[in-house]
Amino acid sequence: MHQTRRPDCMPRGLDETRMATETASWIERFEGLKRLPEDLKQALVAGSQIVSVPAGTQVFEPGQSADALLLLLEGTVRVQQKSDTGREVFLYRVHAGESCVLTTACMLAFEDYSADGIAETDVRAVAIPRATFDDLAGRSSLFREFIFKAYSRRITDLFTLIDHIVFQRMDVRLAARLLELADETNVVHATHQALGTELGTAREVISRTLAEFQRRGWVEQARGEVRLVGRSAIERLARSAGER
Amino acid sequence: MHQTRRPDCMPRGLDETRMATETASWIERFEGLKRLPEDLKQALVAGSQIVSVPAGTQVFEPGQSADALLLLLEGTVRVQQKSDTGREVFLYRVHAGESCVLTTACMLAFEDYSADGIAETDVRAVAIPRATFDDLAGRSSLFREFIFKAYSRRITDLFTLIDHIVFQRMDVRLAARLLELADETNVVHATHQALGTELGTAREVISRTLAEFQRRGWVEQARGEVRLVGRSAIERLARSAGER
DNA sequence: GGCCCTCGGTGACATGGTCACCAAAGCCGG
DNA sequence: CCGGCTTTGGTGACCATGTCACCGAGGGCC
Repeated sequence: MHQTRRPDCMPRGLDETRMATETASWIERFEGLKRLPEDLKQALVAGSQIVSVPAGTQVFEPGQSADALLLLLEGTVRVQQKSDTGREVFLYRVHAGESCVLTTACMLAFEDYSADGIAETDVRAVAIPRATFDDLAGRSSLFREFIFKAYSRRITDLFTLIDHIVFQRMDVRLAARLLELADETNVVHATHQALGTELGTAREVISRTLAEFQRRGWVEQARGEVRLVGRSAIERLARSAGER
Repeated sequence: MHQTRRPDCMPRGLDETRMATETASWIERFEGLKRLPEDLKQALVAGSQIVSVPAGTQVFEPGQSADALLLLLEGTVRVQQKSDTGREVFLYRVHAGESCVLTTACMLAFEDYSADGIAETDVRAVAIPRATFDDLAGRSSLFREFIFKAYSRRITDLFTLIDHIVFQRMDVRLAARLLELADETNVVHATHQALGTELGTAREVISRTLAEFQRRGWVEQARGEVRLVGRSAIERLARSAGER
């Protein structure tokens, strides 16, 4: 992957105990890996690297065989697919504490990944190379469970994404997305175009819908940002999934 | 799973060589398993069962933790998801020679599968129970590769499904589906309602679109079936993906 | 100030989804 | 065979969404 480099946090020369305590710390941040036996934890830490990626970097892309599994420590990665038609479909977002696990399919299958991932913020992540991944997968049932659990969650997400695309009204989906994207001061920093891309719709639709929200006094708008005023009303709409 | 029973084809009392030759035969039908070493093939065969399922059976369903991986020998299984809204989304179809691999995520993750599978025809399949699956996954890198390759293909399919739903015109999608479903005499046996469900749209839309196809002389219709007359025109439309 | 690019607004139109309702074709019991 | 029921498909009205063309405001930059 881009920007891989020797991890700063694992200099040579430290004694074994120290190293384990120091570098194993990130393992504790992944629920499914905590319970690994000590020797496997050390194998995992020794066989992987911590990488830093600046915002905007293409973390992986189609046509490039994935060669490492990323576990995100900080930041977010947006995963989308370039359509045959040139347009882009937003698929999901990987947050800190999660893994770009769908790449593993391609990693072990030696097949190309058909989606691409972009660092939305500066990202710190653990990169587990193919060899280490395969080694751990062979040695530990717990590790396999960790991987498959991550898969399971992603696939379930994809299913509900499809469900929403097919059956959910745009205003409901937009309301939900606004709530997800709002910062602690209830402001969403995104252009109508960006919101449209995330929801797989056109900018005009976002504009119209937001105008309607504004008319109802739910939001206020400024160039490049949306301020949620009537948050409870928006939540009510977002929760009204399936009532049509 | 429903209908699991002792495989008829593996009676006790045969000598080892005979048994291996006899029962290992199905393994050869799965490209990725052919190259397994002999001992693992035998472990796989010994640890799994051949099951038969009549058409219409619900093979797996949400709320039921999957406990076996199915490799299809004959027949097809339709995988769909019950929407929150009660409606159903067709996700994909598993054919002979493929696996219901997405259930494995839930099998190893001990999580519920959110989609359900229905046997469209009578189905014969190999059921690999969780224990055998985990054993093989731990012992063989090749087996893991087989699993992840299957994953990779399914996930890629899901991605293109999303892509089509979002960006593809209904008439193009319908044309493509008709070609997929047509038998050797160019007849599709399906009601408008069934076609609508597969494509995630309403019966009325299918009716209108087929009426238009008929007006152009591309198809003829009878109750419950569509006969493709101008196959080449339909193919041209189906291939026109992305030209809008 | 003048240029240019991004962001957003708007009207007209095409496509697709929903609803209500109808008619024709098979099915089945009597 | 009749009559009623169910399944299948047809249709018009209407709403939601996507597309296209075009415009104007804001803001950066020379």
